[in-house]
Amino acid sequence: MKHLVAELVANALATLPELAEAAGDLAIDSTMERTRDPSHGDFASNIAMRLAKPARRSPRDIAASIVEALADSPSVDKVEIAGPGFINFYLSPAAFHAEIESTLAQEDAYGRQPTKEGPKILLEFVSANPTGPLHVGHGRGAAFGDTVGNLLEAAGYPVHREYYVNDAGRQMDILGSSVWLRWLGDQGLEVDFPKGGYRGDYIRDIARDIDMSGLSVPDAAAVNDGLPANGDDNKDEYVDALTARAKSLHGEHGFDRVRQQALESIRDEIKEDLAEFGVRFDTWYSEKSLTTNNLIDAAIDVLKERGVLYEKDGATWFPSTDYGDDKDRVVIRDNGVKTYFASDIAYHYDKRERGYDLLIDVLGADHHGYVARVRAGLEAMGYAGEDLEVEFIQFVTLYRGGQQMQMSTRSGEFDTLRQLRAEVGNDAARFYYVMRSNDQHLDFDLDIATSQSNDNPVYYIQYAHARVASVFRQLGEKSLAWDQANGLANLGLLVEPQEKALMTMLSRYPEIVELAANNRAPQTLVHYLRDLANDFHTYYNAHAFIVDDEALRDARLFLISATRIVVANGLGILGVSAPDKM
RNA sequence: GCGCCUGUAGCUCAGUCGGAUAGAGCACCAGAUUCCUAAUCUGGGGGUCGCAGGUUCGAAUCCUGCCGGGCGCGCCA
Repeated sequence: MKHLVAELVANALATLPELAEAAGDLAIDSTMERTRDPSHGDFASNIAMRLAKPARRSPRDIAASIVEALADSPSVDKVEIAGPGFINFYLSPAAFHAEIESTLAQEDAYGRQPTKEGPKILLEFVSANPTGPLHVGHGRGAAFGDTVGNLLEAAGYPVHREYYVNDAGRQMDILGSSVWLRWLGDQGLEVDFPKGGYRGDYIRDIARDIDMSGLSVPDAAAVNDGLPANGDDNKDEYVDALTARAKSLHGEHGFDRVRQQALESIRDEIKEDLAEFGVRFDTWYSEKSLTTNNLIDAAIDVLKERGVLYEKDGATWFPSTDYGDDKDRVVIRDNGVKTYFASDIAYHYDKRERGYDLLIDVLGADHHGYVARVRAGLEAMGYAGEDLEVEFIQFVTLYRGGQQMQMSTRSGEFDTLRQLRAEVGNDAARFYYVMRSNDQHLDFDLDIATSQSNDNPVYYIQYAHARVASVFRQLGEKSLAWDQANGLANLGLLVEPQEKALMTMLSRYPEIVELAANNRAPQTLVHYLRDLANDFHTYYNAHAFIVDDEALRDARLFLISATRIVVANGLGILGVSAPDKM
């Protein structure tokens, strides 16, 4: 609808050479906005003010020229110049009728744009280390990433969703050792559990279920003799020594079996968790595969060929300060081991090499320090740093009874995504996670999320959907039928203020989807749906839909059908269900 | 010290590329149901948009400085 009005202005401008020149490549769409105050019409353009300086004419004078050049349109009733030079457009009822007609015609597809050629987007999110279950913080990244993916797809962008599995490096050794030690414990061996190990109960569960056939149980002395102290100041040393011990007792291959089973067990739990949460991925990209496919070496070779790497203190460095980073970064350590940074730039290089134009990473806010160096890596390898866009997710704090809940693993209070979903349900969890801007800290109030009352915005929106369904059930019980064509023909009967407000709100939906997608801002859609539900509930309370007058009844049912579709489509993007009954 | 995020009603937060009189929910107060689900609706009070400058037709929004809160600054992953 916005494009429709913008096009009128664009066409008018085309007939005014000097103004068109002043406008240059200004997007007319960007001058057009919904009015906040109905007395200003439906849309307002500030183009006259924007052109005042380049055209060296007064805004109101420019506005007058444009209005004069506007072609007549059945969609526009009236155009006015107001204030400092706003051009206000009053749309005709026919324009709104056409919009809801198209809502019913397109149903699920309403608000979705046809798939564009590009840019091809690779959306990476969650990517939690497979060393433990997803916690409530990861849940926010999952809900946000999935919703942004849905929004981008609805806006027509080809999106590929990827989870980067950190299945390589020392943390996998520590995971393996932790499981191994719990297994030894189950076999009756006493070993001092490392302070730097993974202590959660899930490690014990994995140890209990693990297939260790063919591996012999060592005796306690063979495990414990000659280990360093298990103190706070050398916990790394102690864990590493245990890993080495496991490898020497069971062989590389034997330890790898433990490590691999632990990894797969946790990774499968994560996959299951996300699937149940309605979060889907197209690929699970293994960090280890970077090594097996020689992609890290390949990336380092590219940097070497470009002559950007240098040697210092026995290590190989990448001069990321040349690209705006705080300090240079090590790529290969003095012991020959490649750093995580090397994997990271290889991974992002590979994303671009796979043909994705725009890389969106959804990261926890504590990772913001990595962006500069990864961008630097991309630039050094010949891609633009702006190809990488990062959306940071701020922390989540749970509240119950007005009290902040402790969320450390050790405290034993609940902190996993699974527990949260069990308590508040998927719908409320997904809704609350994206209700606030991602760069705002989130206070997640469990009391409100679980309350079945007017406090709860999830139910408020779902209730609008259920009410429409209920109206149609009532219609059936009264042995009445809805004549859709008759409704369409009689939309002109919808003249109540609540009906006009609802139609105006409905017509905004496609613009909201596009705006939320472009800004990676799910909360924009959340707030819109809340406002839409409000307009619907107001209408519901003010007027009966199932009235004796058939023409009016069919028209009203047409309008609330459109409402149901928009609510369902919007909730669908949020990953929240749209129930017919509550 | 440097970097990223943040500061808007009592509380939790929206606020589009700068736009017209700064919005919503909760909380508080007063009302609405012979009628399609009251998980609803209507009305009301409540603001130095952290502070100070600057940019301009116009600033919560952009720039600079200061103050407060969160996070990060490893040859860990």
